[in-house]
Amino acid sequence: MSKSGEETRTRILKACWTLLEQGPDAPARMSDIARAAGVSRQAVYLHFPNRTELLIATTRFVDEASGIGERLATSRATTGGPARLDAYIEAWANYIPVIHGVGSALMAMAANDEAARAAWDDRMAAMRHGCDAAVQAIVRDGALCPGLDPVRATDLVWTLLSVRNWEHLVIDCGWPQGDYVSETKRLARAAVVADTP
Amino acid sequence: MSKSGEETRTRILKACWTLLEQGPDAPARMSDIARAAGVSRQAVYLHFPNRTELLIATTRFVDEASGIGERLATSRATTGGPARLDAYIEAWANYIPVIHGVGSALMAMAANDEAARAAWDDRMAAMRHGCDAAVQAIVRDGALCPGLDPVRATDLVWTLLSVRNWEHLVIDCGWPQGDYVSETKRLARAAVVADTP
DNA sequence: GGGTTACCTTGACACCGTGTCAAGCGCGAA
DNA sequence: TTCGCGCTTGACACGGTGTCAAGGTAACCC
Repeated sequence: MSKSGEETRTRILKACWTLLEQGPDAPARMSDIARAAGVSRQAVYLHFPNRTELLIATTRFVDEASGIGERLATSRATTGGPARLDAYIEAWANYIPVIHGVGSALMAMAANDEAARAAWDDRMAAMRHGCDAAVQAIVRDGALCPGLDPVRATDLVWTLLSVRNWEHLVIDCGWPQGDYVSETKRLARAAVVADTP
Repeated sequence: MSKSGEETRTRILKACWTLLEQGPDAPARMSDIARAAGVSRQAVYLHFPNRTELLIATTRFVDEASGIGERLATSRATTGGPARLDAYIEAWANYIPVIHGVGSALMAMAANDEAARAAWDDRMAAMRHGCDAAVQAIVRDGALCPGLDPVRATDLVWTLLSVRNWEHLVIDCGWPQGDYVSETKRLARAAVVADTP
């Protein structure tokens, strides 16, 4: 339990995180990450078996550092279907910018790397679970859009809340984060909540 | 204008296309493409300067082979805002499966390759232009969702119609293509067309 | 103080995929 | 016959990942 060992590990994780947050133009090769952490390239391999595992560990590190757990807990406490959907969107959508750096690096690796794909799919499955819970709350309220299968509804909300869509609207289209959040709420309601005339 | 030269070129393009359609599990390195075309790896470099340009040329080849031009022309002929939006979605959404193989390979390269990014952005800009035309038709009908900026409306439709969303719903969620098309139409209308009570 | 141990560094190397280069082959046309 | 074009063959450089072996250093323990 050498203090220095853990210290180095978290230095690497922080370096990786901040480097990936610079966006895709800042190179984040193993040597770049090592240099940013003030450590030799091989030291990185002493703590993480490969780049994929380093990225996965970084996502966990980010999760912990930014308290995603509490954010989602708040949304789970909300009662009433549509309100709960809003709360979930609020929590998730405001978390996207935080993980976006690591996330997009992981998604890029997922194309060629099985482990990266599995790790990302796992996170997205967890996010889908939250969508499903919100949809179930709507179903209990009898507020689900008529003619819509709950599974389909979850698929829709899950898709709307994808990181890619956030990238598209906030980065490519330049939307302010707040606008993204409110429009996504509106769209999600329009997609799955029955009209209340 | 040696006949054999052009023949080899199109053999390479077809091989590239069919290989990329196999999905991301089928490897499509330059050597794989060459082998699939029954040609040496270097022959590929005699026709295309690098992998990026080969992929770009392949997208053009696919465009031509599948008549995307006519499909979109049909949608442009449709009159009436919402109907035109539907027609455009119909045309584009049914084109996505055709270019998806090459498209996703190009998107993967776009992360590291400037030329690939430019080529893909160009195609997406063209697609956005179609979205904009549909939104303008809706504006002319006075049917735009109140409180919605036309640019924002275009952004929304553009995002809904992204290849990533198609992948998400059709590939990841397993939706039949027809369901994807009809749900996307419904969602797009809900997003930008005013309620008509 | 001497020895052990954990952690890190240095420098070398293999592998893979892309892209380049040079030499040569086969075949049709002049 | 002799070009010349399109292609093949085989070699190589380069960049990035991951591996290996040897060595250094500081803390800790007797």
